[in-house]
Amino acid sequence: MKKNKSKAPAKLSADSLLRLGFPSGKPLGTALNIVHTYYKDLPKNHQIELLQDVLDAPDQYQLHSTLGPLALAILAQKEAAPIALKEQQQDYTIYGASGIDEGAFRQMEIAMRLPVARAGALMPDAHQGYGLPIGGVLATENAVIPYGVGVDIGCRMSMSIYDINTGFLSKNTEELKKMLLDNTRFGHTSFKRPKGHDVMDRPEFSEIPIVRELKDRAFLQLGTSGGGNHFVEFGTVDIKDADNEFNLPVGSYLAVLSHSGSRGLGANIAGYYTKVAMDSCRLPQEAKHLAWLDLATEAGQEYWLAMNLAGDYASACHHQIHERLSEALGESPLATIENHHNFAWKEKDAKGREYIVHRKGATPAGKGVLGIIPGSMATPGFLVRGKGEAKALNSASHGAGRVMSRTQAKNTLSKPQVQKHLKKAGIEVLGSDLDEAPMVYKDIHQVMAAQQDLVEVVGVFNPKIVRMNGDEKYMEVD
DNA sequence: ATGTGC
Repeated sequence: MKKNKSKAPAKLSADSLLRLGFPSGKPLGTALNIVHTYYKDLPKNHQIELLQDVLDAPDQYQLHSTLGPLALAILAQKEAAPIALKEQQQDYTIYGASGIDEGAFRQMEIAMRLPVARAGALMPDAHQGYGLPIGGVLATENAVIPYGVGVDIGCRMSMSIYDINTGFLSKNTEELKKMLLDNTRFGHTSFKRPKGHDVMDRPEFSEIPIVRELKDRAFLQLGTSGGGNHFVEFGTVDIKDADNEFNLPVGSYLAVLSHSGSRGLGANIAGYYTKVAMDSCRLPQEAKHLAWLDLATEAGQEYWLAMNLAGDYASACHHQIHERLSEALGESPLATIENHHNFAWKEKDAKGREYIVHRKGATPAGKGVLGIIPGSMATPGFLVRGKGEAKALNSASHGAGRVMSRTQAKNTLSKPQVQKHLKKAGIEVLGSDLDEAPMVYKDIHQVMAAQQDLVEVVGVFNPKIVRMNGDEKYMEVD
């Protein structure tokens, strides 16, 4: 007999319905009630189909014996006048349009019809997200959109450049692999004894109720990397620009590159304030995930503080990752570069007007601002300097962008195929899975070509030993 | 992205 830890079969959850686009509030509660009362023995996917049918045509279910109340709740919410989107969409600038999917354009067009929207841009790695597309930049006035920032608040890149010859990498591969295994933590694992950090003393951890509840786990997750597309890797960086900010001679250096965010802390802050926003800012169905918080309200100010805390926490995690590796290498870095790409900033335009600039998967690229744009585990990443292009709202892409969904990757790629590819490219990979294989990403060179007006290249990073979430042997090449 | 799930 099949063993199952939980006694009852998994119930259909509110969250899975929200993910399907089910309206929050009364319709959601009614739907769950009905399913758990009348349809609890149906398979989950049938339950979902049933609810989806009502959602698609509520008027046809008004008199239905069991689904009627749901139909009425949906219709009532539709009539409860939401904040209207503007008829006329504001213009926004697109970089690398040929590589961007239709869903991202659709989402951006909706965002540009929000009454609080003032300007926007789509970066060349853009793809469909939740609310605002990934690779979307949106400037609003006095309003912050939790899903315009994204779930992984303050997610960022960090690079340390060392005075170590690149030959060290190939000579000490096994030692460096062990160094990554010992000094980084992915997925649900964390350090037995987390290193303390000043960020844990911040008053927000005691003053904001939701944040207070998240403090203990945040401490346990300090210095960890999470899952998905997060990584820590050793590689080489070729400094191309002789006139660089670090006074580094042109040449190749060993470097550590990390990508991760604010872990459970940011994810829970994002989830909580999105709900608050959706309750207070009712928008039409197609825009509801773009619900905003007025910065003049208590909730808006609270989110702003919590978001900034999550950003600083993500930064602290990167610092600890790099500290541990520096210690293991026995070297202090010659230079460090860091930038976040899921965040909202208060910025001024040329006329001095202040806006809230949301970058959801977009790198700040104001004039002279340094940033890191990674490719994939087997392709170059770029150390860049912003050109301050106003039409791009001082932004650039945050990576290559996906061409293949995670599901599609798992269905179409094979492990031997990816391993062969990695072996040929000379990349060692610990952990990871098919959904992060190099071929799920757009060609980073095309993406960089599409944003020549936004950034200039200071250095090129080539990954060599990569660690991601997952069974550490999974993608390891013999 | 996230110990995802009123």
